Amino acid sequence: MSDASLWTALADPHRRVIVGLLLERPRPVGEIADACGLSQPSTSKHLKVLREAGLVRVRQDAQRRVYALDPAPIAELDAWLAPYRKLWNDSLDALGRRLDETAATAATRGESSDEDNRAPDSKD
Amino acid sequence: MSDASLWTALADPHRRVIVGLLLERPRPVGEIADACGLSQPSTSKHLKVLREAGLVRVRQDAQRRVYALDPAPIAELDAWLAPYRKLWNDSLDALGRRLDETAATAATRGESSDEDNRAPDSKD
DNA sequence: ACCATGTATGCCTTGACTGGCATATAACTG
DNA sequence: CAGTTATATGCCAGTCAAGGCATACATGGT
Repeated sequence: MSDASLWTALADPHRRVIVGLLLERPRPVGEIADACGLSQPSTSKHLKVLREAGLVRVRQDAQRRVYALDPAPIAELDAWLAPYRKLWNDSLDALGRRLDETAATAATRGESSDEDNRAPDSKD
Repeated sequence: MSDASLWTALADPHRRVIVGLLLERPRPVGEIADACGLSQPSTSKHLKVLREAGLVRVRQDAQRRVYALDPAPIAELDAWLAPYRKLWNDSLDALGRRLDETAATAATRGESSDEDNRAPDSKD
C-alpha cells in the first residue's frame, strides 16, 4: 500500500527533482543537496520520504550513502494511470480521425507537423 | 514540466477517488459527494482543485454541474514518467534474464549478491 | 415573485509538511 | 584515540491544505 505514500512523495517538487537526478545516475546525499539547492538535512528528510515510498534505495559507500532510483513504484503509478491512458488515447484517436477527415477533404496539404503524442507504450 | 498543480491535485486520496469515479462516467457534484462520503462543500472544493489542474471539466445541466474527466493532463503525467518507464522495463528485463539464467544453471543456490541495499540501521 | 434544489464560497480550526539550525551518529584517516 | 567527513535526527517556526458549518449564488418550477 505504498500507494498513498507514493503520491505524497512525488507531490513535492523538490522530491521530483531528486528523482529526476537519480534517474541519470545514483548520487550521494551531498551531491543531491547541492544540485537541489537544499540544505543537507532537508535533503536527507526528502530522501527518507522517498525511501519510505520505495522510490529509492541506499547503498553505503564508506561514509557516503549513495541513493539510487527504484523503478518499481513508478510502475505502480503507470498501472494507476493505465485506464486513463486508454481514455486519452481514444481522445487522440478521435482527434486524429477528425484531422484525417479534414485532411482528406482538404486534399493534399502536406502536414506532418504533429509531434508524436501517442502513447509510447510498447506493451499492452 | 508537469504542472505542479497536477501533482498536488492527484496527491489527495479523495481526489483520486473522484477522478476514478469520473473515469466511469461524468457525474454531478452531489453524486460524487455521496460516493466519496464527503460533504458537498468539501467535494466542491476538491472539484475546484481538479478543475484548476485541468483534470476535469464542468457542464451545466439545469442547476446541476456535471463534472467530466479531461484526460489531457494525465497524458502529461504519462510523459513525465516515460523515462522512468524505460528504466523499469529494463529492470524487468534484467530480472527476467536473471531468473532465466538461474533456471538454466539451477545448481547454484541463489547468488545472493547485494540486492538488498537497505540501510542497515533504518530505525524510526 | 417565492420557494426548492444544487452548487460554490467564506470563515475557522486542526493537522501535516517543509525548511533551517544545531547536534547526534557512523565511518574513514592518521 | 582524536579529528574529519558524510549523513541522519530533533526541535522550532512558518505555511498550507482539508474538512465542517453556515451561507451566498444560480437555476428551475409553481
